[in-house]
Amino acid sequence: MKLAQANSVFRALADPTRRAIFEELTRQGEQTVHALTRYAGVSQPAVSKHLTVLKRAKLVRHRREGRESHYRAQPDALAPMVDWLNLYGAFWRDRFDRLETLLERMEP
Amino acid sequence: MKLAQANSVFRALADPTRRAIFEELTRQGEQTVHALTRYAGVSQPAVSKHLTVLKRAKLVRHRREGRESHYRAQPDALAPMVDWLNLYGAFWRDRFDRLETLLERMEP
DNA sequence: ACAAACCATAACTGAATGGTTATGGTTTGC
DNA sequence: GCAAACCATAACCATTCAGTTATGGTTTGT
Repeated sequence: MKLAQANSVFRALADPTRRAIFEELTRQGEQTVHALTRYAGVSQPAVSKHLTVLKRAKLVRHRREGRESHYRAQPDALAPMVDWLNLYGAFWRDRFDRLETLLERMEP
Repeated sequence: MKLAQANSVFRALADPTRRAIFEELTRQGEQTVHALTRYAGVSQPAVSKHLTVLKRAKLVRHRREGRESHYRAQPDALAPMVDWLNLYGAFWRDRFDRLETLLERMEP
């Protein structure tokens, strides 16, 4: 049970800007660095560095296409965090109930 | 949907020592600072500061008893992280399968 | 061909952070 | 009563980190 993997994932998602980038990639799908920069509210180099951190944690993959590189989320890499939560945190049944109420709250 | 709550939880669990303390409290139940210090492998003030961070994230509660204070884990506080995972990460069904295989792997 | 667009890296800066030792305040044991 | 145990806070230090500007390398558009 790879603990080192978990560490990089926890660290990568500790930063709110990085979480926002990951969320955006999850919602909107593949994005260029340029598009992410407009979204993130920080400079382009900052976005590039965040993407590097996310890539080390395997949370994103990138695909080069000409002068632009497209990034996409890789939710599978969240597995270590989910495993950790299953072990030390909450049980899936509680979480399922919680998800239901959460979705209810989101409905207009 | 309190985002600030999620932020403190993510931040608190980003540090491996803090995760280890939380894991120990989850497994062994309530512990004194002294006991946690022997376990954590860092100095007693370091443990106290980690516990403060965990307490701000509501991940632990402490109970004063004479000269010693006992800390215990509060797994409910993981809810924002679980919510986030449900939204941006994985679906609970996948996670349930994963939990099954995880538990199988842990059986001797 | 050349200018502009896209991206990554380098170099730097200030702030946050995880650790230490030192200290002081209660509480317990003898 | 007093020394020792338990804990938190203070003061300090080294390192990490998130952000910036500057720069250079490809690639695209005209």
